Amino acid sequence: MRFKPAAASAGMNGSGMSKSNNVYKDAYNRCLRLLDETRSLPSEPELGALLGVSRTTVRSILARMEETGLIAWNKRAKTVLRDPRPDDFFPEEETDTLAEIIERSFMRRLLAGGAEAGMQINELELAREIGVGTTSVREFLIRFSRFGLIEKRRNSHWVLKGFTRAFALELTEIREMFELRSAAAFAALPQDSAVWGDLDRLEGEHRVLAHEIATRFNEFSELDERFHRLIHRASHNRFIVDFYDVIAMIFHYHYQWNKAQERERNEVAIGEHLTYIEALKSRDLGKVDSACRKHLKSARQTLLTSIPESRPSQKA
Amino acid sequence: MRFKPAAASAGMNGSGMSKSNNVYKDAYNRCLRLLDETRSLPSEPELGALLGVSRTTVRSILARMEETGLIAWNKRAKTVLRDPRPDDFFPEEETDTLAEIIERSFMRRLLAGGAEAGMQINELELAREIGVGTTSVREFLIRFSRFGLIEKRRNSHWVLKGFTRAFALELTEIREMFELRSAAAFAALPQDSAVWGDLDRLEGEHRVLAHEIATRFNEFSELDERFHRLIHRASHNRFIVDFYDVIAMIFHYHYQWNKAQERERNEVAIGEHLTYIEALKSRDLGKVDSACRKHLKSARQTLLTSIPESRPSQKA
DNA sequence: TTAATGTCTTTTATCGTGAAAAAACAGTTT
DNA sequence: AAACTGTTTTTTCACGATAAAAGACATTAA
Repeated sequence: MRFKPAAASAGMNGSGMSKSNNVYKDAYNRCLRLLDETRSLPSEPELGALLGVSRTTVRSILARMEETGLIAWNKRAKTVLRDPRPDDFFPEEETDTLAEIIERSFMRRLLAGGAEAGMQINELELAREIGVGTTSVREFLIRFSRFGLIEKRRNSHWVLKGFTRAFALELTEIREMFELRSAAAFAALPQDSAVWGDLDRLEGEHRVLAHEIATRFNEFSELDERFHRLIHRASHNRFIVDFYDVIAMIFHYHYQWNKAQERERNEVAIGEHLTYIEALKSRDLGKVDSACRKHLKSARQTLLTSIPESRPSQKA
Repeated sequence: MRFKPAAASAGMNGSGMSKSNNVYKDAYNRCLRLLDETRSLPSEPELGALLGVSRTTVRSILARMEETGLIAWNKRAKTVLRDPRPDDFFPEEETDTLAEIIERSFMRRLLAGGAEAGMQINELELAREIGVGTTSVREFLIRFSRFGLIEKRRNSHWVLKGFTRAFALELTEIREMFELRSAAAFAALPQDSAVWGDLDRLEGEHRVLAHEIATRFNEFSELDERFHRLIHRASHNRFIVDFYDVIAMIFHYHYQWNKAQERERNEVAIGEHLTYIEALKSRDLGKVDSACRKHLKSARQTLLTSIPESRPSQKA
């Protein structure tokens, strides 16, 4: 009845650590990559905007870069002294958000089998095993609950609803409703809207990928997400746009999970996308509808075949 | 730019209180009401199931009832000694969940005007003013974010998106999509499904309320919610069912906010519901569709007229 | 006098802690 | 034995505290 039957995992923080400095480390790594391109760095506010962090963090980065001899820093003058070496970078795993760590850990368990619908999810146990505080786990579960895979019992534990066939069907039902509507809205957008340029660019990327599909087929999932998000955005409805987070999340793990015929599946999908894009550009609602329907149908099929049929679920 | 420009409110807990015992107090009050009906109480597990709390809480309740001379308690024998007096009850405000307290406080501010779209929401400030810890506020904001009224900036503050006309339109767009589909699913349910009985009972309640509308018009909102939830449940789709939480939440506060022509509006709505119910019972999809559309249209209208038109919102 | 840097303050993110409540276990009564 | 009561252990909920990160303010350079 427990979510986790055995096994162990290790969080690496020993004593009362309050907050990891992953924002700093991640921004530092990204800043290193910037170093390759220029001989001197811009002003602190500019750098902050570029990296998406505050000036406080920028200054920590600059301070360390000075220490390690990467730059000479005197007020406005930030001269690059040498190219960054591999060991200048912080290790990848130290740049992750706690939320990302928890999500990965949680999903690994959920997909690793033995996670039956109806199981209890224990906050404390999860926290201990991932090696984080209970608060972070609680917050993760609350955020995660909108994906419809878990549910809270009033002042008690969480219950796993399971990544079942029913779930996939409910998800795709909404997806199809939303995307059909968004696609129609997209086709009705005025000619001078910026989306047509975006669409052209995406079409180009699709064509390139189609050409090099043999070696780059695994790059499709990222392109897929960008394409569908562009379409959903045309709905101008926050609930539709936000719902794509659910789909993206499921497909993200689904892609990692189900590698069978990945190349073939992606090749087919690219073809469907191109037809879909042509339909949108034609602004013919009938064509859009049928191209969209066709693609969504095969996407649903792909998702469904990757879900092992479990015994009949007993619903409350 | 701040969410709260002035004013002050008082949380009443002084020192480091860990967790209020509102579960106990609320269950205790409900148990008092039970006392009126019987001469002796059932077993502890049974009582727990009845009140929806654990045996631990049941025993605390029984212990206090014994102390205050309400019952004589010896193992299985729990004899009622006297009727509960008004001062036996815990005060209403002590039975609320922290989440409820925070939500009320937050919504009061949001609707009290001066809450412009784009304002920052400060966790610490909110927590201080409501008189609760920051964790509870954070968790509330995360849960609340699914209503689409606030949005988080990555490791920074929350931003208020505002209860605007655009919000209402986006909300009702989804609502109409979902309810139309649910209503069709409802009408297609087999004759022996339990929902038809539920529908008959709701129809009865509608007729009674229609008759006594002059005095009981304010009881409509609760009936409205039960009716629409019954329909949405027919979709058998968790995302559709869960979305009704968003609608219910908005309408809950909307009813409190907009009292203009409440009686008339509710009277009209009851009429529309009755037509809608007839349509469902006829199982004629055309009729269902048009009755549903008509009702949703007027519901949208009601919501829209209650939102003051603000200056054109500047979107990012 | 604008836009940067240097400094100080506030807020967010996360933890450990402790009381409330649930759940598990053990012992009784029917 | 089945279902209850008594007792103990676990888990959830909520808080204050603290480091990281953001933000505000003061100062200085172009």
